[in-house]
Amino acid sequence: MMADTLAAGNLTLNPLYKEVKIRITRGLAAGEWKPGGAIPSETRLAKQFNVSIGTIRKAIDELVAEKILLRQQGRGTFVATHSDDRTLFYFFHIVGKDGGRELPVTELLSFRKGRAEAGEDVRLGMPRGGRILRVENLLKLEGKPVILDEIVVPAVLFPDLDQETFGGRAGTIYGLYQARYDINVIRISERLSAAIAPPKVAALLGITASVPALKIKRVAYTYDDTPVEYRVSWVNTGNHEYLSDLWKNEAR
Amino acid sequence: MMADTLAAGNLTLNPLYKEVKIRITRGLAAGEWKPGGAIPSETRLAKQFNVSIGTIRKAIDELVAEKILLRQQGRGTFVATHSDDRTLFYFFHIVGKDGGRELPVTELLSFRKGRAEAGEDVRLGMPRGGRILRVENLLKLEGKPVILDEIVVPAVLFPDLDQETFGGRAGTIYGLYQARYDINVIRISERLSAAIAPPKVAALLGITASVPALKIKRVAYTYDDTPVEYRVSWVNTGNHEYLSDLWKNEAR
DNA sequence: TTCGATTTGTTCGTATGTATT
DNA sequence: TAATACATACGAACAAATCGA
Repeated sequence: MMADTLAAGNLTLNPLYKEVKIRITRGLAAGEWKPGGAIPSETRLAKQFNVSIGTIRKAIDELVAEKILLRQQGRGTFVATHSDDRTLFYFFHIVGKDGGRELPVTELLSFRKGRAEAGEDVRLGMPRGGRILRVENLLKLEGKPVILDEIVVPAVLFPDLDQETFGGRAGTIYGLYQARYDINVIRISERLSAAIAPPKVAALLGITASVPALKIKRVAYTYDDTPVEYRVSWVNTGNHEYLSDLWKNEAR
Repeated sequence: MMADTLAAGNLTLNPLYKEVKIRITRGLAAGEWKPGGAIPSETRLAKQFNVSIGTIRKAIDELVAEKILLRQQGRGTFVATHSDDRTLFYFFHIVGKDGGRELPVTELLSFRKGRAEAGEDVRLGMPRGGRILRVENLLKLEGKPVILDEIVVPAVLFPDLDQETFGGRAGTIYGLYQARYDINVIRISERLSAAIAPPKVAALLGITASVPALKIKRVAYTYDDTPVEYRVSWVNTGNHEYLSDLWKNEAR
């Protein structure tokens, strides 16, 4: 609350607004403001940080562009939620070939504890053999199975997570992470390839062994680029496809 | 040059900076400023449009975020080029599974004139049977063929384009469109699926008939969302994959 | 319904810093 | 060195949306 705290602590020579952005992000990571809730108003933040309101706005601008915050004129600035329709399709890219966008109905196939295998450890930034949770999830579109997700998360991040909690969640998986474990997925990186799905997977997706499937390896990150989930998805691209459309959904 | 031209013509009740953005975009579309060249300085634009410099900056901010313009402190603001390393990987998403990013060496396989077939017409926004150019292009990474591109463009946009011009180009294909035909690809939309490549394609990619390939259908757009190219790519994902990584390349 | 307080959105202007030429 | 151009930061005023009294 003292004056020029920000300028004084700014030894990295970052611009002020970058420092403000870092401060806000730290507050978000620390759970200072909850998802769906409002952060302090711009005027209040300006006083708190002892900077002009324009500097605050510039910092928030970037966080809004990254879909971490959400502005609403007349109401305030809110922590983005994984139950907003806006941000929902930011992480779900499978659409019908006819063009229809639809959210999947999910079915929990299995949930068990295990150890991080080769590859998983690196992507999750944890030691080989570290404790993980392993989830298999089947996603249906228009009533038919289209995607099989094999999800791996570090057990330490989700202390009491069990099959009932996971299967009985109300919204999306990231919504569960966010609401119940204060883990906020803000970015994903996906690597796609074509491959023959393992027999079990193919059977679940209703395709024969020779039909190629889309294989998606995803790492999900929270603040500060910490990986929190590794996911391999198998997609039956008979009637659906992966849509990569930068900008089209943005304000233009 | 008269005063408040902008405010007076703003009947759509758009914010001023949106109008400025539209004006600048129109100038770009009209070829008023060439790729790689500078647009007028912010102070000059502010005088021209009779708005404050802050309004100009806000308009340019968005165009820079869309990678249409490029700012350089002390130098000016430039029309983005398809030969910039920065924007290059914005349109090329195939990377080595080991992680290496590399630009492909291309080999022109065929170039012929034809008619738009079903599907192509819709995606290119032109009548069925309209005149098109059809190009087959083989892309090699680390010396080995990895991608086969089947490119379709409206002939009317590329009047004198022939096999020699296409094959003898210096940089990328979009660089050719931009430098020689004033057609600036600024956005692409891609739809990915897994499929068995046609025998000819499989042979070119060095895979057997049963190995699945990644099929990418791309529509490339210029200003005002006009489609200028439809492209089907077949990717051998044996050693490479499609990287979809929002934000990672951006300033953070 | 109306009104007023609050909050973000837009626009203006100014001053100063930093990079380039 | 000087001029130019973008980058940062400050402040002010008003518009527009929201919400509760």
